[in-house]
Amino acid sequence: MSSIRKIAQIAGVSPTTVFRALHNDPHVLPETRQRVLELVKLYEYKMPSAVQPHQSAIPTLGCIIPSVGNSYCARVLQGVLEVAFAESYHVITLESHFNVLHTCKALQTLVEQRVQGIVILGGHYEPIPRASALELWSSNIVPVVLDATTMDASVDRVHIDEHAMARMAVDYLWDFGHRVIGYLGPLPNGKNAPGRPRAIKHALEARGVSTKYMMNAMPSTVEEIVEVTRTLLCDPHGPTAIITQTDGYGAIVTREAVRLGLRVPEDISLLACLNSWFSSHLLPAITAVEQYPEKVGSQAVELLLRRLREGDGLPHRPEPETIAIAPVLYERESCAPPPAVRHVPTACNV
Amino acid sequence: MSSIRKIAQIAGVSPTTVFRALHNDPHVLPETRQRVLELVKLYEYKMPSAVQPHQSAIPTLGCIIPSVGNSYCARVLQGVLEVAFAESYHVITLESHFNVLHTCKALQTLVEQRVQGIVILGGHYEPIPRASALELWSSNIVPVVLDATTMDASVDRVHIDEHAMARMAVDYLWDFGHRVIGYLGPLPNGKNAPGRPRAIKHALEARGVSTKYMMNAMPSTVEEIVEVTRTLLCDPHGPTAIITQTDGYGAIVTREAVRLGLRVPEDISLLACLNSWFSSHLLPAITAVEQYPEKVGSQAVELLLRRLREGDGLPHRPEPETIAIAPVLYERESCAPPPAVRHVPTACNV
DNA sequence: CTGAAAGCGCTTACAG
DNA sequence: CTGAAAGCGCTTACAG
Repeated sequence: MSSIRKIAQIAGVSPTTVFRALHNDPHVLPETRQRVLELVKLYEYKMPSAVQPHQSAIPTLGCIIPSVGNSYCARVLQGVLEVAFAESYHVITLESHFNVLHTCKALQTLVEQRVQGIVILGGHYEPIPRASALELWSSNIVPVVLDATTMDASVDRVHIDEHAMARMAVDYLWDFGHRVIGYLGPLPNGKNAPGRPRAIKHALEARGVSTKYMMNAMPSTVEEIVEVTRTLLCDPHGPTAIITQTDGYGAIVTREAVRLGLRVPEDISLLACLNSWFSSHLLPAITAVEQYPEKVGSQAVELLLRRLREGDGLPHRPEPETIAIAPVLYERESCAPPPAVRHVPTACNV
Repeated sequence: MSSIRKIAQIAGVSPTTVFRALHNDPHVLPETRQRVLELVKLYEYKMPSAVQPHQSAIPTLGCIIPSVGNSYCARVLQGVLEVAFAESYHVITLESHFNVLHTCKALQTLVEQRVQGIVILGGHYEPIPRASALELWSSNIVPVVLDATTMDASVDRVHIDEHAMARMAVDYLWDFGHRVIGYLGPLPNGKNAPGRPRAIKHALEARGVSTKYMMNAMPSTVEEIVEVTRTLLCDPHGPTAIITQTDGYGAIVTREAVRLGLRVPEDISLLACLNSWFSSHLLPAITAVEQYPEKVGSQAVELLLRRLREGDGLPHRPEPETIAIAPVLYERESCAPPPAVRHVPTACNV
């Protein structure tokens, strides 16, 4: 980092002279000024800004999300932008790509940018290192976290209520009479279980339903989802209802079930844990639990701005708050009582 | 003007302690911190910005899009963020909500924020007032526009190739033997026709196909789309193939066709002008023209950064460039030759 | 013209 | 937990 002193040493003059050259003081020999200004340019010395940008610039928030390409994230971001816009805050969006290193990098550049607060949805299992978290506090930047795993420190959180959702989903199917219930979604590889499968597991266990049909399928590979779907549908003792991690999975499972000659919901019931706009346009329309990701985003910013106002620009450390967004089940066409006799498609033998 | 020293004197502590209190240093007695922070508030002491030199702040771009909730926009934004991130630029995202006034407001706050450049996808028919455009130039802010209507001045543009897409869609259906082709999407209310219907109109006319089945249905009302779909399908001389503005429309039309007892594609062919990830998971999977909105976003930022580098601080006004992103047709299951005898569903009488 | 010196504001390593 | 002291960067009044 260049300074007046450094430039002065190299130029062989005093800091005072450099100062004067930089401020168009007439009492400087043109040659001296010339030499100094060249070095200033060469060493990229920047004059400090006259205005204190912290007060005058438009207040800005940071938002870290895995990817705008992910519709859940996009909806969270929508909520963030909506409230930020209403409150005249700008939002800088950075993508973590589910990678803790990206999140750290993003945090660092947002600290450099001196944003007022940061909304963080990391989406990775590893918490960010404590050093990054502490840097936020020492920079007076207010964080709000949108998942359970991105930060392990006690911090303000807004998240969807996975347990309420899981209970809602399992109980809905249970009430139809389903006693063997499958689940399709990414399961934890390591020690840190993500919230959703864990919540589903608890909800199944609470009803005494076996968890043996909780299946792992990563969202990136459609083939894998199709493969696992066939495993579930072709098992003679397999589930009569399947809960999917997202309605995207739900669409794929529907397609495969129909391909195998099964009717949805007469032969197999489907329930999705995410409600995108197209869920109601599928055939059959998929019954889904809406999570209101926009609310996660908007309430996060509201909480964040409340913290900023409480602090009034000054550091303080209130008791962290956790807000859980209540899910709602949208009944549509993909759930029914289980069939009297479970039908295993003949296509399974192929 | 307040300073740490002044606060320290009044509080009867050392400047060091004030410093620590302001930086959340845990090695401060809570009472001391409390007293210091009260005085800081009382005397309106403001912490200096960490980034002293104005120039060393992280370079920032603005991005104006109608809404992140719109999947097309989200994908454009994804491309924008990707390239910006790779080139170490921050992006401030603002939503226009298809409203020219919002776009203007957004432009103004981005000018105040002194962003280096702005990517604009307004999505409204009214161009922004000339004054707003001129302000950009006089502030040395480089704009890149992502549609045909947001700015009428000669300006750098990146957009999808509507005409190539329209020809691709119409010719694909034509080659199957379709001679009566419908279109479903928002049509222009006023004088400024949006690009897509106009392009479709030209492509239909180029093949000598009547444009009488180009139908208007706003995307917000599913009922309206369903209504118009029924009009098309129940007309005895109606189309044997329908092109939809988006694959979302496509899903709704499919659902309604099947409800009426028609088979897709045996009785009616469907082709969508947008390819979302779920198009391939529908039943039948919808044949769609992919527009690569991510490319629109990424190439816009690349062009923008090239302009910034060309300019290198000096004001200049190069010849505006226009980049058209070539579409690609994804053949799936929703298109087939027209039926020998066009079948009007009995359900139409209801 | 120029610089040594003193000063302000902020920050940090060290001593108590 | 706290502060005296030393340091950095910038700025200015003063001496030459």
